[in-house]
Amino acid sequence: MADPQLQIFEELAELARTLASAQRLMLLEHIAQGERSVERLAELAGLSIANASQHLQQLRRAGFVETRRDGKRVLYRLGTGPVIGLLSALRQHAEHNRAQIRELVANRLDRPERLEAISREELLFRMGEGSVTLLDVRPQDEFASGHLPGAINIPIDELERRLAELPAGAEIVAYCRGPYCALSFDAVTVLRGKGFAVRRLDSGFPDWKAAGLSVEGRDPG
Amino acid sequence: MADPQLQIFEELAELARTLASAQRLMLLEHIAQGERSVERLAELAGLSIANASQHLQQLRRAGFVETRRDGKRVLYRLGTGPVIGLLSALRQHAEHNRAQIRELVANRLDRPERLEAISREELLFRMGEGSVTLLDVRPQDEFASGHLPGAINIPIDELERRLAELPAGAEIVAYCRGPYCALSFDAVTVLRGKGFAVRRLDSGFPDWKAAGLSVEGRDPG
DNA sequence: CTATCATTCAATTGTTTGTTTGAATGATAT
DNA sequence: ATATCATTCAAACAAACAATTGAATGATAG
Repeated sequence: MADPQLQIFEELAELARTLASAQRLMLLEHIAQGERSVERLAELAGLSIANASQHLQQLRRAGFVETRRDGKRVLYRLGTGPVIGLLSALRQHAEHNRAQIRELVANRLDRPERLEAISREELLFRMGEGSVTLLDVRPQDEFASGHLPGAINIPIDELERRLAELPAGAEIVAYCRGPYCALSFDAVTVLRGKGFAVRRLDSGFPDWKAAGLSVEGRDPG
Repeated sequence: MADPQLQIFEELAELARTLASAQRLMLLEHIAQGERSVERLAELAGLSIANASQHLQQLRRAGFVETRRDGKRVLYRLGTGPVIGLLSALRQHAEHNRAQIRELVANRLDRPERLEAISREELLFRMGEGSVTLLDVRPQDEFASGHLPGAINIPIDELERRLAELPAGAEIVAYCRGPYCALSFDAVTVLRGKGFAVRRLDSGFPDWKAAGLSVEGRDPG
């Protein structure tokens, strides 16, 4: 229980400290969607470029992200370690302990509850049966850089205009970036209103990829 | 991607910030062993009582620990959420990214590698076969407050004097508090030197309990 | 009901962290 | 080469945090 023990805890504390910033967590979530440049990430997170750069470097020092150069730009992608697992453990703890968070998620989508999310396991089973249409409601570029096999892409803001592309009979499963991403909630609301049988996936594309399941698309990460 | 999203990340960041202190992580690890009073925890972590108290209250606010009163003292125990899972995800990430930590663990025990740790799964299988003797090398009081079923307790500092209590033929599996606790490493060294067939469990009592496996002892947590 | 003990609270000080600004890299394209 | 662009670095200030001290709770024992 002496000194080296303390050093180990210092290391772990440093990792935790890197996650102890809403801005960095937000950057991580965006990076989890696929490779992004500093400029793009700064814009997505609403930070100045210099500030975003410094946050990103902290994330890199802690091993949460890695970089590669592509011409003038530096692209950030997720690290190879169990980053998503760690974030998901954090979220699980938050869900467990804080009714607050559950309320935020539920209230801001003005909806009774959690809209009957479907698990990855159930989705895989249904996909095996061929009884499901997968709908990716993220923006086109995110879809292009990687998506679930067989999914069709209709960005959420085009959904109402493009209902014709959806098979009327089949059950639809909508997904987006992750459990706290609102897009798939919105998709369910829209489609329910139009009479579709639709549910949302309880996790997002990054979780799917992290679980080692097959993906389609040109993501170089 | 607007404002409520940011609130959620603020919540998660606050949780991470609570873990971003070696002292608090150390307190958590001690609490993971079973209920402890503030005074005891302060002593174990080498902190002043007032300081320990403040750290403990932060841990409680974040839901990592809970308290109950027992006469004059306030006892702290782990929260009901996935605390151990979160800590273990942190450690996994640290293991993955930082050769530093691996070296600390390996070097301070002046030993070649990780001494062929056995997993919980394999241990359960061997226990089913009845081909293994479980050895708990933690101090007596920790053993009394909870231990693996069928384990015998010989605290590490009494081990050399009490070798007679160990069956000479059987394979021994030693365990202690967790993957970064040195006791079981030391036990393996001692026993190997005496010709015993011994390995260490790759995780500790708290992980065993958290995995929902049965335990013996009087821990009220 | 008073004394005692464990724990918590409140106020202070020194250190660390986040953000901004402006300049310095490092790579490409003319 | 030189200009241009994306990213990083460096310095500086404000905000948040940890540890210490001494006083205030809240419970038990006499």
